[in-house]
Amino acid sequence: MRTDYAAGLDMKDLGRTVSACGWVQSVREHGDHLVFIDLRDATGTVQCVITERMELHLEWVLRVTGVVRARPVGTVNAAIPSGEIEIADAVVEILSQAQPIPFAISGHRDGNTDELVRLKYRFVDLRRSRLQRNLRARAQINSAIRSSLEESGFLEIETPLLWTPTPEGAREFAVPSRLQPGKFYVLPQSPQIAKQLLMVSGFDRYYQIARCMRDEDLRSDRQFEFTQLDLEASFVTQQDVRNFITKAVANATAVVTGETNLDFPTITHREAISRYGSDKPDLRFDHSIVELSESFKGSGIRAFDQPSLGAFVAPGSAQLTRSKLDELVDRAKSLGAAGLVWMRVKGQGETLSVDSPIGKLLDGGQVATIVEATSAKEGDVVLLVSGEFGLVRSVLGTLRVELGRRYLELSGLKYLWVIDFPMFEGLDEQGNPIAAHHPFTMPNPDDIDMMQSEPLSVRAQSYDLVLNGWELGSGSIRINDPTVQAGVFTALGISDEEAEARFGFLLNAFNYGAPPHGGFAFGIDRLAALLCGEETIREVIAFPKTQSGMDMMTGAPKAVSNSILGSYGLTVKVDKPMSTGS
RNA sequence: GGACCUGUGGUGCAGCUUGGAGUGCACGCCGGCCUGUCAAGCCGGAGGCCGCGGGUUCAAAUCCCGUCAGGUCCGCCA
Repeated sequence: MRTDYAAGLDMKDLGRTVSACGWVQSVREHGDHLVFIDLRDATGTVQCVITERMELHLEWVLRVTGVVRARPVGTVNAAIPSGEIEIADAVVEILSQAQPIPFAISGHRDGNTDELVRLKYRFVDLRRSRLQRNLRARAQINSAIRSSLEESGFLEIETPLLWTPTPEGAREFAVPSRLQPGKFYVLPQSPQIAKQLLMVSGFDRYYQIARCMRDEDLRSDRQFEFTQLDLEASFVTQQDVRNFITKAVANATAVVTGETNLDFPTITHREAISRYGSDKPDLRFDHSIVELSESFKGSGIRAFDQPSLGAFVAPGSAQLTRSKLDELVDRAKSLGAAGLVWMRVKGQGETLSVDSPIGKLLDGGQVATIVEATSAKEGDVVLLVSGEFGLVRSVLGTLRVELGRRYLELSGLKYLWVIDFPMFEGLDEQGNPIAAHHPFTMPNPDDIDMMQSEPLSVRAQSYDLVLNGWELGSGSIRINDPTVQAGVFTALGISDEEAEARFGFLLNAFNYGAPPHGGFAFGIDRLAALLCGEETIREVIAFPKTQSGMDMMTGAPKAVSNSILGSYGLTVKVDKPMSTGS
């Protein structure tokens, strides 16, 4: 049917009779005997010239046959690969007609349509070059990851989608059982436990590009279902695991962006919080936070004499007018800070001074201390927040990212490994520590003694991969020693009976010869979105759902008939009738 | 569960602050003209429950209340 793709035709094909198939992207009629058609297929477009006018409309599907000839001098279109040639004396076969499409998919009108309409007609939306490019890039990412891991001896193994409830962590989607009415499978939040079992089975390098499901509220970077690169290996150190992932991610990045000189620096969790106020710092810009509390102990300045005093130079200082600074103070308060002090640096050396609401309270030495510590230059605005260390860092970290993304020209890809996460991230209502990763994460051997006495100081052998301030994924070395596992469960306040009920099948497996192992999982949707320069993962997913979890194209979720419910032994009871939209 | 932004012919927008005939712009659609365009051009035309419901008013796209939908965020996402 087709001899060539549109974008593949060029001067080498002169004189050939070719057939191209695709959609009508543009019709330009110059009377009955000269009509130009831009025919679009999966690769691009080619101009076809017909000399007998016929009925043709946008998005009709055609097979066009004709002779490739060079375009007349002065009519070459340098913007497309086939722009030097055209299919002349074209014979057009109409393969399918189309109603007028609901929104423009090419030209200058492309790309601004309400997402509601785009999602309803997603099959049309996906014809747009941007989404075509994104989904092709995504496929290349998967392919690059597969070849990289297989080169290192990893084996792709599928794990069940119909899994068992593990009552902890993300809310799970339940699937009713017909053969066991009243009982449920759940869809996996991740193949975490399955892959650990595969390690016990001796498949010492496993990976899977795995679909995962979490019934939590959606965001621009979160859908119910998402795709992870899931990986686990035995007899490895965490450095080994990070090397595997680094290689796979570097490979995927190179394929999509052509970028081959990527750095994957490592920073400890403690340092990330201290310097950037975030466990997933955006390193496309510096503006790091410095700690000044030592310098102002006993200074008498109440706002500064606090457990922590953090300061950094505001990105976009030059654009921060007085009213914008006032807004920043409000923003800091809404983030939980008691207040925010700003100071604009005036002069330098001998003439150094600052313009600030608290300027009168500071002597020259104190001003110099702040300016020197933050490396502020004349005209810079230094932002300071005081209070408890954690709050100071979260407020300044948020402001740092918000200002940086708003005022700085950010470009490039900045990967970062964040290591040495704490084992626990605080205490629950009963005073038990809350696991920061999952309860199978191996503590740092140097810290195991503190498990009972000082659990919040225990570091885990876990690590996150961060790209441009987005958490791509995380991993850890797992516990394979039942004694250590028991200690962690005790610290978490999980009784033997409870552990048995939740994870019994895994703990049991560990009694039959469990190798030391560790792994990682990261979000392919997020990686693809970042590599494609997209703000949301919906732009790299063929059929995404809206924030309320609806599929605008199919109408899902929908009610099902009583006979279907009956076969599962279910009845439906709802307070609110299902929304029908408007 | 909460906060904020948005909803106007098929699409994108303006109009809303300060109520006065659905008035305008661009694109698409339909018809006509047109032999080198590529966002073709020119002429003409059709197309509207101003998301939905209620309220205020002589009068509501505009003001008020509620509601639905889309988006962004908080909570949530071991």
